Amino acid sequence: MHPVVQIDQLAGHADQTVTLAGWVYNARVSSKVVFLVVRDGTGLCQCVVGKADVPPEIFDRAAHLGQESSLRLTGSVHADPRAPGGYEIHVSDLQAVHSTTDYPISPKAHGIDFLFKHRHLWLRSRRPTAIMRIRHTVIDAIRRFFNDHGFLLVDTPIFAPSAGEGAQTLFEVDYFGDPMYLAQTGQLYLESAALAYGRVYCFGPTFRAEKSKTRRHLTEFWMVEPEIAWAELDDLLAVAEDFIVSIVERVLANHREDLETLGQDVSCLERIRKPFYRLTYSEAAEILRGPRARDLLEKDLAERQARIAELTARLEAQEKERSGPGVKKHRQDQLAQEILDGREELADLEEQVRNIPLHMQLAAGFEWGKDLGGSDETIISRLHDRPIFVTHYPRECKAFYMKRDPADPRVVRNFDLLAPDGYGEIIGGSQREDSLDALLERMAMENMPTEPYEWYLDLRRYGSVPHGGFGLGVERTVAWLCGLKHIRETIAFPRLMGRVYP
RNA sequence: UCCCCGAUAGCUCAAUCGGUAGAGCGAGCGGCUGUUAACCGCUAGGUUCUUGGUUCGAGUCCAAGUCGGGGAGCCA
Repeated sequence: MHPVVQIDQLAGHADQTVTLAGWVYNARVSSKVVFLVVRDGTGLCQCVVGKADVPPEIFDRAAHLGQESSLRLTGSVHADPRAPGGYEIHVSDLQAVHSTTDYPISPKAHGIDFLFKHRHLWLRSRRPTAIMRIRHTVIDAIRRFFNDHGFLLVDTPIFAPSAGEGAQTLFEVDYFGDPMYLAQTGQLYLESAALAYGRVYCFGPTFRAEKSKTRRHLTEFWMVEPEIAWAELDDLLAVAEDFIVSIVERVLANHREDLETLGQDVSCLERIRKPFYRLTYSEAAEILRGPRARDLLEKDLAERQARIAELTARLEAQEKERSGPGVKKHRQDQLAQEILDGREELADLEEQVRNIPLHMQLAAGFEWGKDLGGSDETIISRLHDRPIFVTHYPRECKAFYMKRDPADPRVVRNFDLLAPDGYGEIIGGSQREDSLDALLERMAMENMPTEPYEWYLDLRRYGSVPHGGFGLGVERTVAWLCGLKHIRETIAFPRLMGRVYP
C-alpha cells in the first residue's frame, strides 16, 4: 500500500502513485469505465476505473459501490482540466471498507426539514462543508486577534446563580435542589477579570430561552466577549472595527473557493474596510423618521412588486413548457428546479410586500426612547454599504451596567454594530458604569436586589477605572460572511425552539 | 404569545369543477468508451399527517389537533 494522501495535497503528487481513503460522493457507471467522485473531508477527487486497467472483480466492485461507501483506493495522479479539483486518479486497486446502500441524501433537491433531520449525514455534503470550514477560520481569527493584542483568556462560568434582568430568557436547571440558570453572558465576571489583568476575553457557548422562530436566532450559540480596562467608548469602537476587519481579511484570504461554493459574492466582503459608519441613536432615529427611510421602503416595495409580476409570468411560462409536448428529460429537470426556486422567491417576496407597509409605519412613527426593532436595524443597514456603529441609546431601554453619558444623561455610552445587507446586530457592547453611586441608583430604579451583586459592586469600591467591552455572535457573523439566509446552517448541530434532533 | 403558509411513494413535487393517486430522482436489474446532479430501458415502491364532519363519492370542502416553514415581539 502506498502512503495515504489527502485530496487537498494531490497537487504535490502529480504523476505519482498514491492511496486515497474516503467515501463515494457520487458514481457514474458505464460498461467500460466507472467514475467515482471520492470525498475525504479535504476535497473531492474524481477517480477513474477503466475496465481494461484492473482485474474484473475490482471493476465489478467499483461498479456497485453505493453513495457514501467507504473505501481505500490506489492509483496514479494525473492533472486533468476536466476534473473538479484539477487532478484525477487512474485507479489500479480498490478495497471497499464498508459498502453502503440506500444513503438517504441523494444528489438531487431536498427540503430543509429533511436535511436537518439528517444533519449528522448532511454535514458530509459540499455546502455544509464549506460553511464549517469558514466557521473554523472565523473562530481561529477571533482567537488570534485577541491573543495577538495582549488579551488574556478567562473562562467564565456557564452555571449562573442569579437571573439578573430578563430572567424569562434564561434556561433554568436544577442545581442540587436549587434553581440555577445557564449563562447568557460572561460579562459581569469578565469585568472582574479585566480589573485584574487589563485586557481579557471569554469565548464559549451561551444560552437564550427566547421563544424566537426566526432566521437570526438559536437557543444555543457561541459568543466571544472582550473586556478592556482603561477604555472608553471610542477605544471600544476602534477595537471592534479592527477586530471585524481582521476576521473578514482571514476569510477572504483562505476561502475564495468555499465562498464560491456558497454562491457568496466576495465583493460584498471586499468592501468591509475601515472606517465603519458611526451614528448616534438620535441620528438613527432621525433617519428612520425622515425621507431617506421612506424612499428606500417605497423603492423596495415597487421593486418587489415588479419582481413578483415578472416571476409570476416566468413561472406560468415555465409550467406551460414543462407540461407541453416533446420536452427533453434534462430540460424538465432544469425547469422543475427553476420553478421550485421561483416559487420560494415568490413566497419570500410576498411576505416582504405584506411587511413593508408595517415597517414604514414603524419607522415613520419611531419615538425617541424606544429600542431599535429588527426592521429599523434593517433599514439603517440597507442605507449603508459598510458596517455601522449605532451609539448612545436611551438609558431606559438598556441594561443597568451601562455607563451613563456625562454629556447627555438621557443616554448611555453603548454601541451596536449592524452588519450590512440586513444581517442585523452582530456586536453589542458598552462602556460600563464605573461609579458606585450611579450603579446603586440604577439598580434601585430597577428594583434589583444588591446582595447577589456585592462582588460586582466591589469592583467599583476598589480601584474602579473606566472600562468596557462587547460581545460578538459567532453564528450571525458566519451567516453574514457566507451570505446565508438562515443562521441554523452555521453550526453543526443547531439548537432551535422545537428542534433538538440529532 | 400572535399572524401567514404547508403536510401526497425513501426524496422533490403533480393531481383541472369534489369523480380510477402520477412524474422525476433514489433503490434493484439490464444497456452504453470520458461522465460532470450523466444518459436510455425495465421492476418494485401509497393508511394522501391524525381525529371527526359534509357528500352517492374527499388528496381536494368544513372543524379541531399534531408537526414543520416564514414573520412579529425579544435578542447576538
